[in-house]
Amino acid sequence: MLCSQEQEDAYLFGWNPTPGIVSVWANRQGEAVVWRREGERVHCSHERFWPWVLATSLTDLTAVGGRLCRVAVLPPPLSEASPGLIYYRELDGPEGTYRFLLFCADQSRLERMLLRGAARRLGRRLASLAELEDYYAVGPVEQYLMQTGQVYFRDLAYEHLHRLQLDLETTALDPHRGRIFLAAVRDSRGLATTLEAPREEDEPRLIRDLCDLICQRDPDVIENHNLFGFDLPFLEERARVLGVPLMLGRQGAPEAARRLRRYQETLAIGPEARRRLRYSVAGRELVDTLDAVRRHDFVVRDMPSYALKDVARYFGIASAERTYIAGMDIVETYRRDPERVRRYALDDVEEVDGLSRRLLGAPFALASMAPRRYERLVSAGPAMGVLEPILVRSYLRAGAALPRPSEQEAGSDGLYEGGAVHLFATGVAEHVVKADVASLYPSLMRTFAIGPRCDRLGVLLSILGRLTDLRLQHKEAARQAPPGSIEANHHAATQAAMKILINAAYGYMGAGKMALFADAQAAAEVTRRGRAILDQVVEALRRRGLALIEADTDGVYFAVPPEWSEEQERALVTEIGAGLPSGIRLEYEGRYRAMFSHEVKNYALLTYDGRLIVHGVALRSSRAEPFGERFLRRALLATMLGRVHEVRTAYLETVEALRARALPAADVATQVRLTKTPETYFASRQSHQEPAYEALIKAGRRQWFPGERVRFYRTAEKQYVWLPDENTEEVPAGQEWLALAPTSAEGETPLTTMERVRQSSKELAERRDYDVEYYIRLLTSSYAARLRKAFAPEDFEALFREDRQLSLFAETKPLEQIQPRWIRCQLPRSD
DNA sequence: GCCAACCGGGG
DNA sequence: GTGTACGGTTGGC
Repeated sequence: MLCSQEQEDAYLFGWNPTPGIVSVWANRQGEAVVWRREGERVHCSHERFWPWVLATSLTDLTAVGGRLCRVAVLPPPLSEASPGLIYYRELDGPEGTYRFLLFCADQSRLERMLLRGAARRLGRRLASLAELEDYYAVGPVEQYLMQTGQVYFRDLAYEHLHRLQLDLETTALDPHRGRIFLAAVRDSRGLATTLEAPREEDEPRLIRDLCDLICQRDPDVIENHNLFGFDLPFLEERARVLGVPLMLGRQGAPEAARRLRRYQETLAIGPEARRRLRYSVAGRELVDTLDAVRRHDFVVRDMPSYALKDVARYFGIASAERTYIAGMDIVETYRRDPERVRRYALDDVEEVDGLSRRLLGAPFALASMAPRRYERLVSAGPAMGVLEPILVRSYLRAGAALPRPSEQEAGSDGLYEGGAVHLFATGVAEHVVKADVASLYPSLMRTFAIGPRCDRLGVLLSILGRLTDLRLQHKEAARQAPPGSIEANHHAATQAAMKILINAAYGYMGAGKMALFADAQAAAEVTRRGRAILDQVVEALRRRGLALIEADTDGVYFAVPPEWSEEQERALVTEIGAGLPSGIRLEYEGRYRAMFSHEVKNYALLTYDGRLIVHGVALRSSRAEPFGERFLRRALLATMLGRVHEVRTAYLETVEALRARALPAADVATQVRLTKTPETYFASRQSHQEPAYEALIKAGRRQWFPGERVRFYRTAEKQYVWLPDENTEEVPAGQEWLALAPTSAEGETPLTTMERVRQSSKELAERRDYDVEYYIRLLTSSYAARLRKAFAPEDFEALFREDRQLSLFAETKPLEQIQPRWIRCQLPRSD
């Protein structure tokens, strides 16, 4: 089907030009409240819309005596419509598709009728429409946006949003065991302050002041890191206990909707559906930067941690003067030096703002395309959560029936072949190049016009094409605009949002029975062509005599001759790329000084500026004893540089350090997370002992919590010693540290239990009575073993033999003659 | 050694 | 008000 560009853009961006929407609230009775920003002012308007549900037939409705009235497009305005009637529109489409668009002034009433009819038809009880494939419904806000063609943020820049960051400091992680003593608040209009409750009785006041402050500042968005996982649940529980209402919503919404509301989000259907708490409040978007971080890492896959401080450093937005306090020290620091905790908490909200600027531009741009709330688009899955609502809106706009997922799709979940994975060589390579095909799957879809068969209007391919073109334009515009300008940010964020959608297109087709437009055959065709492209690249490299290392889906690692320059490497990639079908682009992704290939997707890379990058489980230590970690990095580096004697030295020095007990116990300790309650463990202790629990018991502890981390080491007497550290959360019997009342200025403050624990912990960490033989065995069997594939078997034995003297009896070659197993090119002779 | 189950983050 | 993460780690057999 041919589409005009105008129509394509209506598919992609909606068609209603209403500018500046910053929040929408709606209910199942067709009432919507829309807040629009015009500069510093926010206008609130009350709208009506027709709640709707899609159906494959009218039989359930007629069976329960529903009075139906057919309409051409929309029913008459709600105020003039007959209240008892169900209106419907017939959409274009074959039998079995969602051909009937049902409207009712009260969606709950409509759903009750449909459920009654369906229950009668099927002869079983039904709790919700979701159990039936005969109906398709979306939330009220989505209904409103899809019906009106409106989207958030039209003609608005991210910088115009009024964002507020909120961070709570509490005396414990669990609201049943601790309380809020400080809240840091800042916003994008210059606010930066703290609210404090040093004494327990001040907490209700703090919560009330916090609500007042938020309502007075009136932000569009409330942000924090782990907002849904920590701050809001904590705040909710404390407010509940103290009887303080959490009125955080915006003027204009019904009173009940202005209260903070909790709801469960079901993450996956399966034997055990995982649930997660979410919160919502009318008129403000609640945004968790942790969600944005997860999504970012989903693409880049190189973030070592999602913790706020780590992420801030990762993005280079952590200030040099930033105050750091270990989690469990915050309460006591506040007692002694409250100013320091204020700085710390304000640094937190500052970093959250920085993260927001860095990461939330893309969801912001998505919200100006997809018919969903901004807060949902921050964490929505790109396929079902973003792309599908766009497709649904397009079909409804075109008056076309939506396809119903076929039975075929139900059985095809992940059954087709995916990308190709090859391991060509193990060992150590130098002068390594990585080349990959840019956006392989979307390029294949576009080049070979592979879309879902059920997409009768061809919307998916149409918007994929439009997105690809627009993305290039925005990328270019971002380059042209002054760096850091609002304009540059806008184009950069828009291209990032478009990239998310482009990459979702393939995954969406393979999404299985839950996706309306799924087509496993089309998805299989995409991966088949993908494998063919990868094979073609691999063969081209092989023919030229380059040393293949590994290939995965859309990229390949190989080694080039040592004398090659980067220009030659790039020229080779360009040359091979020229042989690929037009529309498929091979890119030069990077070059590495060396690579240690261990297994598929398990390798180490050494960059030309000396950074060591380790990929995959097999090369990482799961136990993470610090001495072993240090050895492994040192040995990997030396191996990749071909400095075999340094590998040997690293090994011998580590063995020697263990023997001489030069390392403190903390260096050999491992950390484990407990899963069993004391009851469970004591029940099975006779038959099976576990070191982590034994360590706690030996230290006199009989109480612990599943989830607690325990650091311990093993002594020569085969005993396990607990090393409490800053991650240990122990609640002292009297909970005396919950009382934050300032202590008298003069005189010594008595040590709290936690201080005693930590003080003795420092002494323990310095002890040297560990099991030397055990840790030497561990060094060899767990850490050195990861280098096995870098050397010939006899060389490996020689390198990691503890005592060189013993080897005098065996015939060994001198260390100087040992080399890693090199992976090298065999260039065809040019004669 | 292999597989299923669990976790991520927050004070 | 609904959405299909995923890759690393741990614990049990």
